Amino acid sequence: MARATSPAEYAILGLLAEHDGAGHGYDLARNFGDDAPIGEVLRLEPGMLYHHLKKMERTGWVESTLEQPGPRPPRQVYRLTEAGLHELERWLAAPVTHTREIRLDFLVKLYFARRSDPTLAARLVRDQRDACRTWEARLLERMTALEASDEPETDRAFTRTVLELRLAQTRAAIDWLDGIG
Amino acid sequence: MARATSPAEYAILGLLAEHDGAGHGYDLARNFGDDAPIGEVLRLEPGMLYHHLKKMERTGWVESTLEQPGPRPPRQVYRLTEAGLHELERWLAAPVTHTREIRLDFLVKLYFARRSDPTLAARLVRDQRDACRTWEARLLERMTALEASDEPETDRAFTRTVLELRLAQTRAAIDWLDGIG
DNA sequence: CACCCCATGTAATGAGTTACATGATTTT
DNA sequence: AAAATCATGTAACTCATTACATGGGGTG
Repeated sequence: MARATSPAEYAILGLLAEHDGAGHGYDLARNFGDDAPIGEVLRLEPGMLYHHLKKMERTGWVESTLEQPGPRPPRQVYRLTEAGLHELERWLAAPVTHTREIRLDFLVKLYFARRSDPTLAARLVRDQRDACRTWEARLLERMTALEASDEPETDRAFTRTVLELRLAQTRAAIDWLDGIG
Repeated sequence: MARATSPAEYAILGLLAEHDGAGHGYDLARNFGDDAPIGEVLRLEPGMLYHHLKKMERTGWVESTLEQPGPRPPRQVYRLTEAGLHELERWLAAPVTHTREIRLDFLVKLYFARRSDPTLAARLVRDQRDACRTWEARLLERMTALEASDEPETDRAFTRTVLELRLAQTRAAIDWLDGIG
């Protein structure tokens, strides 16, 4: 089972799902602009958008047909396949696995989860908060282990500072998640 | 004046500066391993390390000579140039310009600043905290503007959530910076 | 004699950015 | 008549990741 590396592809799948599973590049592109809500979190230039569409067609998550609607330029209309919908749903339900992914991946998940199903969104937020709590506990363990280690104090001071930053960021995420749940 | 895009190159420059401006690849590589303090923040595979060294030689920040110390394999020894030292000092004194750079770039700066000059480190922390305060103020402005905008409430709710996350992360950074100053 | 340490890389792959190419139609 | 909108891409470039290639010397 293939997985996309970039949240951009899932955002495209999510947008297609909202439009009865179909859409074309130019239309999708508007959602990644300056004043669109997704654009606030994830920018996507046209070049990359078309690249992702072609890539996902090779993967089998979308299919395309050429349409010629009257006098306008022809469009390549993309449709979500069953595999694509399945992959989207799997991704939507799974919390992110790294703190740094909260700022981008998690926000995109949250955007689509809220629009498609408030229950799903609530579960996602809860699961993500639990994951963050686990990270917090691990950081605390590492902090204790660090104080007992025999590293030179200069090195230890730096590692302590690093762990403190990560703890602060993780706790900020937990508080934020508690607030939006 | 060229600038490196990646903190890895500055970390290499910083390591060279600590060793009287000279060192070879294999030796530098140990600092990016699992148990080294920099390795906690920044991983660098040998391939990338040698790549950066060659790139910085083209840029003029380091120079290299081949050394054959007895029976061992020959080493390519790199030396910091004046331009390289200058660039390192410029980078070390400048706070980062994006929140996401705190987790990596800023920590690397802090590591070398603390080791080379506590006064410099203190100034760096203070400047970075001031920058974060500015970001915080801008986020608050955007939050106010958002509530006065005519966007549909669904979109507005999402953007609000995004801004709240960024505020929380920025404030966590400010508190952390206040704690280590 | 096997294995790890020293020491330096290349090759393949793929991801992302920016800018440009193309050309029709609708609005100002 | 000019400019914006519709619509789809390619090309050139940089950046990073992973795995592999090479080979001598010391250690268990």
